[in-house]
Amino acid sequence: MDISLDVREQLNAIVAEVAQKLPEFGAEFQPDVRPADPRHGDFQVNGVLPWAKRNRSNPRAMGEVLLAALHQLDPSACLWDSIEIAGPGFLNFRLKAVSLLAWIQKYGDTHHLADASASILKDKRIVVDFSSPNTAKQMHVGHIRSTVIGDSICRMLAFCGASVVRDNHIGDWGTQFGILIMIIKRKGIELNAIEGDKIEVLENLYREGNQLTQEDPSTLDIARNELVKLQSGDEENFAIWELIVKVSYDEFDKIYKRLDVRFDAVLGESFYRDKVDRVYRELREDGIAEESQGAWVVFHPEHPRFAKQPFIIQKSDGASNYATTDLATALYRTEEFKADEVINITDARQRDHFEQLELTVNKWFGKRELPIPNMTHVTFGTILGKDGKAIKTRTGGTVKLKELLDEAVERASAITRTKNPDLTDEELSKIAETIGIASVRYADLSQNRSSDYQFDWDKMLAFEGNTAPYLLYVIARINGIFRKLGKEADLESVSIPEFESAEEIELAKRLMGFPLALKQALDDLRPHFICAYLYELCGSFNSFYHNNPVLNEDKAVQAKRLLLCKTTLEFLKTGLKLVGIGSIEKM
RNA sequence: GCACCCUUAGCUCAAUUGGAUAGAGCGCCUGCCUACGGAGCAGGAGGUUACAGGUUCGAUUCCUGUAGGGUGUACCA
Repeated sequence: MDISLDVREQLNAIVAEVAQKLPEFGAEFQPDVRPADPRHGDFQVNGVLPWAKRNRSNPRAMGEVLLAALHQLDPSACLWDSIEIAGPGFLNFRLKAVSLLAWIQKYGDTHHLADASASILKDKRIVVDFSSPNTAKQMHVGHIRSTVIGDSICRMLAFCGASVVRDNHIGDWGTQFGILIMIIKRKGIELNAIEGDKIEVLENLYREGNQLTQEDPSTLDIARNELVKLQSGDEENFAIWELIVKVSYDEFDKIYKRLDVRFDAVLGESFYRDKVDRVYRELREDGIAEESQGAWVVFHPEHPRFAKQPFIIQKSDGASNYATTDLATALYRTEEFKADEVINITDARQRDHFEQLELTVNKWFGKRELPIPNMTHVTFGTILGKDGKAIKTRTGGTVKLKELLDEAVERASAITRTKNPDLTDEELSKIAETIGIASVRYADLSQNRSSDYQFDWDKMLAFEGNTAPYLLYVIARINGIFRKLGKEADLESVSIPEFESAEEIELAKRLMGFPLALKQALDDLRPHFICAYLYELCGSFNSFYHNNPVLNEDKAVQAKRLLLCKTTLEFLKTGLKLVGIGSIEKM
């Protein structure tokens, strides 16, 4: 009996094969096997009901037919002990205990799990565009979602075998530079000479400059002129721009390092500045863009909304904008990165923009006979404060990401110290950094990304419920067991008996659910399915742990339970890694 | 105005995309430390899934309408 990584899929294939030979079913029948409520079984066939509906026959009777055919299979070769028909026509499978053991022995090791998973998206080339902060400003709380969701999606895709290009499309060519250069020159500031927190200084300068342009309109003209000079290659302004960009990048990198996020390509908008002319030219040549109110725009007559709402690709003053650089970017990703798929991760407010972008790219590339990448816009909701409105500091400002992370680590440190006073200072600071950052990441990723969520320190760092500390605690405890056992924890030489206790069986089944959770998360690019799975896995493990002593006189029983501990530990580590969280030995 | 998204337990969130009796955590009750880490485990109360209809074997999920909230809608990104 061979068992697949995804048992659901395997059962689905078996049922489909049996059904194909039955006159009542045939090749078109979809068994639609799903994990079942434990009260009913381990897996259920749902597909009989819609099939019976389609054929205007009695679902229960159809179920009986399929059941009888499945009963003809050689029981010794089957993964299941029993199949029963229930309700209006569900078929419920109950797996053999030996199937569970076989699965865990085959896939319970991280390498085997990873190898088996890596075939899911093999040979797919996917560009993921995420994080995208703006230069001359600090990253704020609004950037955490794109950064963390994007990173997690990259990790999931890569785990499933895709070739992923992590691309940070930084906003480094915008109008903010006109104002910044104006105020820097006006005040005669030497950027190299700034002491201390340079990004903070730049931010303040921008604020000052912005205010000045409102008070004195003549400075606004100067700012505009500085921007034009920059964009037309003025050396002095370009040098100032380069310095500002460097300061910004250094600051971003500090945050990315703490969050354990990396990029393969950091191509800001400035990178595309010499590539927008081709966009203008080709879209005009191809008759996709037209002139309207002095600007060049793209309408989509076939679309209910975008027939009237333009996609502006060149402003009336001749300058490029977001749409232009995004079109140039799409082209670059197709031609240079050879992307099969492009995933953009931004908040839901940019829905229209990305819809228009995709429509335009499809027409443009279609005409030029370029391969059209599959474009996906992954959206997310807003982070809210306690008042249910978008999160702000007490004084009404934006919450800086750096300060948010610092506070998380501080809070984690304070709590860890009270819970475990025996830790050395060195251990404590390392653990607090992990727990603090993990808590922030996990709080975000454990939510369904499309909804807004309320930010709450206490909930985030709580040690109960679906939180990072709860999961990390389980890891610490399992590590504790292996520390205690030392050399004895060698599983190789012992023959493992079947799982017996209710908790052992439940835990084993839970472990078997890993590929299903991964698939669910992958299909919809929603990491929270992984988090939910890990949380449930911890629940099953804790029940097991509480009722089934691992350290045992009976060495075979001990080995069996150690196998469950080891597999749980590896899956937890692997799952947490997919959401970008590292694990710890103790806490 | 038009379009899109949202409304689930007192609070914060889930629900395998139309499946069986809607699940967790907090808070509120009740048990379990002579225990491999109690940052834990076992249990109880708490729901007309905003409201009104419709579609069907079956609806939190799909359709229509109503109320409330959010977002977008020509030169920001």
